[in-house]
Amino acid sequence: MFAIVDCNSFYCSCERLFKPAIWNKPVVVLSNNDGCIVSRTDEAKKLGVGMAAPYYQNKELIEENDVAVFSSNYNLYGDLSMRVMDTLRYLAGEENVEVYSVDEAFLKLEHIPIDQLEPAALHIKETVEQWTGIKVSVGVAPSKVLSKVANRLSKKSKVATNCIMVLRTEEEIQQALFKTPVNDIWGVGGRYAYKLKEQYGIYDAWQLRNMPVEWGKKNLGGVVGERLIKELNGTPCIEMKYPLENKKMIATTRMFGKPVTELKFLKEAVATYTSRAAEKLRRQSSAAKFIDVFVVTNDYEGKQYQYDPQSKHKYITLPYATSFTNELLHYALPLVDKLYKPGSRYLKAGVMLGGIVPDESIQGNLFLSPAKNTRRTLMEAVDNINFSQRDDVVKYVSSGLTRNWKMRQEMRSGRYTTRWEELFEVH
DNA sequence: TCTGGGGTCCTAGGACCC
DNA sequence: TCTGGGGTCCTAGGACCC
Repeated sequence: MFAIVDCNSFYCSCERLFKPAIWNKPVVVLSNNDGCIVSRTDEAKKLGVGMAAPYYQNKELIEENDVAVFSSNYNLYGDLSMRVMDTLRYLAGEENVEVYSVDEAFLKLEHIPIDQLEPAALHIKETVEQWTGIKVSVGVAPSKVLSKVANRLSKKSKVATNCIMVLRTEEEIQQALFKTPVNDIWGVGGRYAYKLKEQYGIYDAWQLRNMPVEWGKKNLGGVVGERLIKELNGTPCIEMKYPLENKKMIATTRMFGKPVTELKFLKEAVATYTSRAAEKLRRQSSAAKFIDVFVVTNDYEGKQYQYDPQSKHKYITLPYATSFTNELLHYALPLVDKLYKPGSRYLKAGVMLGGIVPDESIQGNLFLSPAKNTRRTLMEAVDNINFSQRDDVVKYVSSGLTRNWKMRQEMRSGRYTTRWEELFEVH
């Protein structure tokens, strides 16, 4: 059996943890650059605040109803996420936990007798809540897709279910699938949902479950559709994934606080993102052979203002894989010159690293030049300093010093658990 | 008159997730 | 004036090899 443990309104719950004044008030958390609403409490949902809705479109509703608003505070969320995951690993055993996202984990519950699943789920839920202060929902079923179905339904009626749902019998599964529209199935996005309804008249998970596997293979993206239908039938096809694998692509991209028009600032931003991506690369002991730099513009010369972003990419394949920031910058920055057009308004830029391989220069190495060995030590020192400060206090000058293109974060709360000077105080 | 088959590697693009 | 960021997996098709 699989369980999915999912934190309720995770970012909002993190904010509430340190602020009793908003325990019973609606709360929302915004995406980077204060653009969209990415987390809402039940009270905020009830008011009609949509998921991923632009903030400025909901501002009135939010102000009228005294909703607490926060910019995202990844230092805080990341740290609390680690505490939740550590608790789950303690409870289920490290080898039975797959961290699926910042606020979700799959658990493999093999050793637990069927009639003990419910108490086990309750124990997990109560322990996490007691140890971390974060509320969670638990869905348990014979496959990952079905556990997601159970989890979603448990959240829909929190009082009746106590945020726990276990699907064991055929009847329980059937009832749950009846109540699940296709667009709420894990693995069915907007495109497939539209296709299922319009083209095939399939509206709920029960109908989809009863389609032949071959049909799924033909119409829902090959083996992806095949697996989906099998999973809905209770045959697990999506196995647990363990975090040994390295990332195959590393990206750092950001919107600007306000549109950028000067080449100098565009380059600063790309240098900053390259440094950040290089840091992620080194953290998994990899090197990259491929750099893709892209920019997003919103130009409307002569026309009326229109939100119509256009993206342009330039990429380069390096002569050899590297994880040194200065080498990556050396190849990345000229791409900005190629992309830049005077007069354009740049909204966003990004850097993607690909062709990722294990980093062979990681050990001091007799066959590397002395300069390279020194640089390795330098990178390590920089990474250590920046990590200990949870900020890039040591950086390349090409990243800029003032950085007035940086994203907006006007309503960020304190980094209570990761910064000494922002430690939460009780008076 | 007749012109193979099997394989790898790479990239672009489409779909999805939170 | 204002709409996030960071990923994954899969397929098709082209280049190239013997």
